[in-house]
Amino acid sequence: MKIATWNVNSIKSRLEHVKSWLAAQKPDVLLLQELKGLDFPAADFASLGYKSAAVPQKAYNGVALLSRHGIKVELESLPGDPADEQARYIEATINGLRIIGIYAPNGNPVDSGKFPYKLAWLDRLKTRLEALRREEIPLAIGGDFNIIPEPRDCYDPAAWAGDALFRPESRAKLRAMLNLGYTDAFRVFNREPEQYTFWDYQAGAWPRNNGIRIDHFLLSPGAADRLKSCVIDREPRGRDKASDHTPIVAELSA
DNA sequence: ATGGCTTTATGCTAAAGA
Repeated sequence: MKIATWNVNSIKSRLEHVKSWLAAQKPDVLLLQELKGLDFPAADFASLGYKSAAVPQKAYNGVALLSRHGIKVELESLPGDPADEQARYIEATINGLRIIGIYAPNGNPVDSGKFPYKLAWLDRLKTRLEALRREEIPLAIGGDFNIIPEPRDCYDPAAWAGDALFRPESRAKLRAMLNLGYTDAFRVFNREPEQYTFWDYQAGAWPRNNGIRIDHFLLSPGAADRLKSCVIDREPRGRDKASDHTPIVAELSA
């Protein structure tokens, strides 16, 4: 089972990129983030053999899930705050595997309300992952976590020191989730530095490889036991009119 | 670098992203 995640930075602007990538890579499941609009092109994906479930929002955020297999949607929002209306979470069961797609808050600037919102959102996510662990539900969660786990995941740690993506508080939230027993799928196979999933549009970040690793797959023990590979596919980032993020692809046996 | 691009919006400048 091949599952992928990709922050597309507007599904409207990136539709042809996503369609050609699906046709070439043929994942079983693709998680999408930053749809950035209410219109979701479900018919385009259906014509390629993909069912879909979308949680869109006007102008900002928005997540979706595409699958070649049947989708049973479990949740369309992250539990824990009924007042939170931002579209950042989708949870479904596909082929007997629980799959969650997330677009975690950015959190900048850190002296605004956005940073405490980010930390509270990550606490709610940890609570959800804790409950699923307790039930021993095999789970893969993927998406844009907006967290740089370690210095080796960042081209210039000093420059990012005070940023919400690299602040100790944010990194501690990710570690707390890993400490529940989840595995960072990418680091099972690749311990090298300069393994990035995002490059800014500005200042020639892509040609200079000034990137950060902020898109992740975490696997429960049951799912991690099935992990065969996990790679970052840099190809889409090099295209004309690319998203600033590129996909990660994980393969699970059976 | 003082955010240098990119995207959305009952738009034509502002807000958000990372």
